[in-house]
Amino acid sequence: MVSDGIDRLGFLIHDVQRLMRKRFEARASGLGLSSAQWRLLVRVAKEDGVAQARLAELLEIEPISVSRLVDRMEEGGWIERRSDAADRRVRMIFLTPKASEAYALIKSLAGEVYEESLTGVSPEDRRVLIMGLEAMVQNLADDETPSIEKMKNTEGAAA
Amino acid sequence: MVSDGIDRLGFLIHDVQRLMRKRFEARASGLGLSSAQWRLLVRVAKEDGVAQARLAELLEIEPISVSRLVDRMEEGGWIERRSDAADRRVRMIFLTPKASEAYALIKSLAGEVYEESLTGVSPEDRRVLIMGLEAMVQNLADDETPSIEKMKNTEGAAA
DNA sequence: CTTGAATAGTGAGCACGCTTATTATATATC
DNA sequence: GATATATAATAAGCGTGCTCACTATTCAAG
Repeated sequence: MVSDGIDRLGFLIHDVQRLMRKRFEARASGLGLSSAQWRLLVRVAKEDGVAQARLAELLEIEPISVSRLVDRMEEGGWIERRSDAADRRVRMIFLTPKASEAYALIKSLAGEVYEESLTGVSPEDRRVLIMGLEAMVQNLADDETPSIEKMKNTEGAAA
Repeated sequence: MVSDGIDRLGFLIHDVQRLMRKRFEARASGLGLSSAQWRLLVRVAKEDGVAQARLAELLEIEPISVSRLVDRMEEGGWIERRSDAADRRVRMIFLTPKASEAYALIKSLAGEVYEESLTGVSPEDRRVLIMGLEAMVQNLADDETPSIEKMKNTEGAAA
């Protein structure tokens, strides 16, 4: 029996995620950014001019969700849509100066929340924790529906 | 520098939570239950006849969210609202036979997903992982807004 | 050039969380 | 008993995710 707390793993992960998001949002509420929005902002900061479809891949959410998110962020003056001359279907996303300024603050706020959440956890245990979480992402990312399509798809998926 | 992956902690937790939920939902889709719904169902299974306000405490979501969730679950025939004779404000929540039958299945599905997510992680590392997550919940649950109200509230909060 | 498949983005409508406000009932105080 | 406060549940409306369906554009084949 290894069921120390494994049977509560889902609840634990769920709680941690919810509490971290809540705390970050409380901290960043002055900025007027939600966690979904700063998550997108961080990606754009690292790849300015990125297309929405690529953002959907990076954030691992559906393109339509990116559309909505970008709508609100454009309204909020955080990002800007520009058409791609080379492919008129594409809308490239750029940060506004306002967002660029906020980026550094966001990173430091996130760092604060991470540190606070790990208070009292030793460096060694932190390492194990992080590696465990990374293993979980790997395990869960393996597509469990063994469709015939999988063989065709050899690019981009595991980025 | 201990910033091995700590700066990605939020993304990691977010990803794990999303992927676990996704996988469970794929597995349990035959039942017609969402993860929010089975989470509530599990609580009711452990405390049949529970009031909605108590469910909100247990699930750590707002009472209004419980209302909506219970609406849909009642429509789906999973739970039943009954009035409390002793306090006519209260709506007590009971599982239907259909839900009681589903409960065992849900637990085993959850166990499967947990095991799959932890494939390749040693028992010792699992223990550290779980304890680390529990520490994070503790750290994050400490109300960071030091309002004057806190002193008045000495009951129930840490249940 | 035309037809057809693939890709980028969006609209409609739903689930589930939230804040804020309202109704009904219970309880405490005068 | 009357009044004020607290509690249980809900209503209204929003943010963020989803599926399904659609348009516009590109690209591949003929």
